[in-house]
Order: sequence, then C-alpha cells, then structure tokens
Amino acid sequence: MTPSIRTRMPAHAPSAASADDHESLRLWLRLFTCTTLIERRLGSTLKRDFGSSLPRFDLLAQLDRAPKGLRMGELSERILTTGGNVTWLVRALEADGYVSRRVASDDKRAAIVKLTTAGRRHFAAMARAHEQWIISMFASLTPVERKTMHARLGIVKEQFRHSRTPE
Amino acid sequence: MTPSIRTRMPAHAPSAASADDHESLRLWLRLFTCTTLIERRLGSTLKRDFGSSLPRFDLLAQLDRAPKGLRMGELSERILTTGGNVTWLVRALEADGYVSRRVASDDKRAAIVKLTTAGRRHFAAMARAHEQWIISMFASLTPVERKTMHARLGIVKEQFRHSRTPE
DNA sequence: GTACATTGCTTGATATTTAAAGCAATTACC
DNA sequence: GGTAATTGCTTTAAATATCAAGCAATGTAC
Repeated sequence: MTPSIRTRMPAHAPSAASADDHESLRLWLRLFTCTTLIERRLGSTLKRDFGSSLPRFDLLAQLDRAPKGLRMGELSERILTTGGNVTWLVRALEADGYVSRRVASDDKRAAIVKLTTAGRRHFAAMARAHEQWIISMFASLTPVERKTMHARLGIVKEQFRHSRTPE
Repeated sequence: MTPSIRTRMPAHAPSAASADDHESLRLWLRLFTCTTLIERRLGSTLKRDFGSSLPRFDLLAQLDRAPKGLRMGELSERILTTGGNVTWLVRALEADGYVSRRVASDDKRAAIVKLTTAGRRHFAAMARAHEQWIISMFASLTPVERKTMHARLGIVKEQFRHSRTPE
C-alpha cells in the first residue's frame, strides 16, 4: 500500500532531449500495439475455428468461473465493457443456446446469467485452444520475464485504480 | 536478430498444478486489462477536453510524424485497422478541416493524406495533454522498469510478426 | 499493344461498442 | 406509508469496426 518513493526524471529545461525522451509514451504505444495484435489474432482464430469472438469468449470465461451465475452488472464490470454491450452480448449468446437468464429472486430488477450445458462444453473446447495460442505468443519470454511483467503491470493497474480521471 | 535460446518450462505430466500454472494466460489477461483501462480513460479525456477520440488522435499522430503525408494504405497499416475504416476516419477528419487529401502524382489510384495547419495545431494541443496523462499512468514504474517492459514487449512483438496464425 | 492479375481505395452491408436517456424495482429518509 | 434518490438493466443514437464486393489505375506476360 505504501507508494514507495521511486526515481523520477528531473524535469529539467527543454535542452537536448534526454536519453529516455517520451519513454512512457513509447511504452504505451508498444503496449497498445502488442495488445491489439494479439487481440486481433485471437479474435480471428476464435471466429475461424469456433464461430465466436473475443468478447463472447471473455463473457463465457467469466461465467465458467462462476457456477452460480452472474448478474449483468457483474459481467460488465469484469469484462470491462458497458451495460448496454452486455445486454447485447447476452442476448446473442442466449440465442445460440450458450447462456440462460432468469430474474434474481431477491431483486426483480436484476438478471442472473448462467452457462448452459452446451455453453460449458463450447467454452471448454475454446479455452483449450485459446490457451495454447496464448502460450505460443509469449513463448519468447522466459517464465521469469513473464512473471515480472505480470507483476509490474499489476503495479500499473493498482496505480490506475487509485487515480481519478485527469485534470 | 539472433533468437537466443531461452529457458522453457519442462512439459511434465499433469500433476499438481505447478507454481506458474496458466502463467501466460494470466499475463495476457493483465495486459489486456491494463490496455483497456488506459485506452478507455484516454478516450474519454480526449473526448471531454478536445471533442476527439483515440482513433482520431492516433491517425493524426501518424500524420504528424510524416510531414510529407501518408497514403491511405500506410495509415491503415500503422494504426492497425482496415482500409474501410481509414476511409471513414479520414473523411470525418477532413470534414473537421484537420486533414487534406490529394491524388498521388505518381499513382492516380493512391491518395495522400496530410495534416492541415489547423490539424497540426489541434494535434499539438492534444499531444501535450495526452503525454502528461500517459506519464502519470506509468509513474509508478521506475524508468528502468519502463524500459525493460518496453524491450520485452518488443520481443513479443517480433515473435508475433515471425509467426503465422495458429493451427 | 492486349488480356489478365494485382493494387489502392471506396462502398455497402453489418457488427460491435459507447454514452446517454429511459424505465422499473429498491432503498433511504422522513 | 409516501416521496425522493439510487440501482439494474434496456433502449436508442451515434461512433467505429469488420468484411466482401466493386472500380479504376497499374503492372505483367505474352
């Protein structure tokens, strides 16, 4: 919790650009590029092999971890998307027979979404392939490098959560 | 260029899950989460403060780096999107007066897109704010950590480019 | 030169996503 | 208990994205 004091660049006058000029910016651009490339490839292979997509897969993954089902709101939080989008996704997955919904017994506004048996089977098949693809995409890093990156991204995520929108 | 040999996990039999179970998967999920969180916040602050969006900003950023302008195809490659989408974005930015297009002199099929003076000014204002937001988001990492992550993501990106779509 | 393939971009149909407005059920407060 | 705020979800419109088809300009091979 203690935000340990970390070295910052001295904000010296605009002289010859220092060695790490725009270093955070570069990091962000590369992060974005890598994520987009991976996301795209995962999406297209999921579509090709299973007729699905990454958002659908992510939603099913959340449900797979929650045997009792999840509310719409919980889903939208976990897959980092808007409520409207979850409504849309769930409707599509329901039409495919992969999820079911029912009104929560304790709150008639809320809907509980669950995987159907078909949904669970469908997800299991995708998950196996999906993880292999991921593993191969990060295979050029050592386990230690992967773990370190995971941890450092955790720091970024934490700091993000504790900060409010700029200005 | 030499893809140095890196330590891999021994693929031992499915016993008690090893300590780094699903480690690549976790890394990917966190990468995705961080990128999405940052992307969303950048998008909403860009909209709030400049009435713009991340796709627009990214396109303008590419043009800002290319004083002679870029072809539509080059743009779509660089911002990792489809040609149709670039057509759409450029049309919108043209309507706003931020970019101009003309037919390439050497190839009448090709269109060259350039920033207008207004576009350059508009981008410069956004870029300043944008970089400050980014810097603050990665401020909890040390410069060395940022540089290391940048380099390792570079490895991932390279490996990605050298691989083909799975299966 | 002429026919064929390729390239660069646009178009049109659709899919997905977001933000904001709307509605109904719940909760808080008096 | 009644009213006001809040919450959970859906709907709507607008922004963005994809894909495939289409068209014109280029390139290539005879």
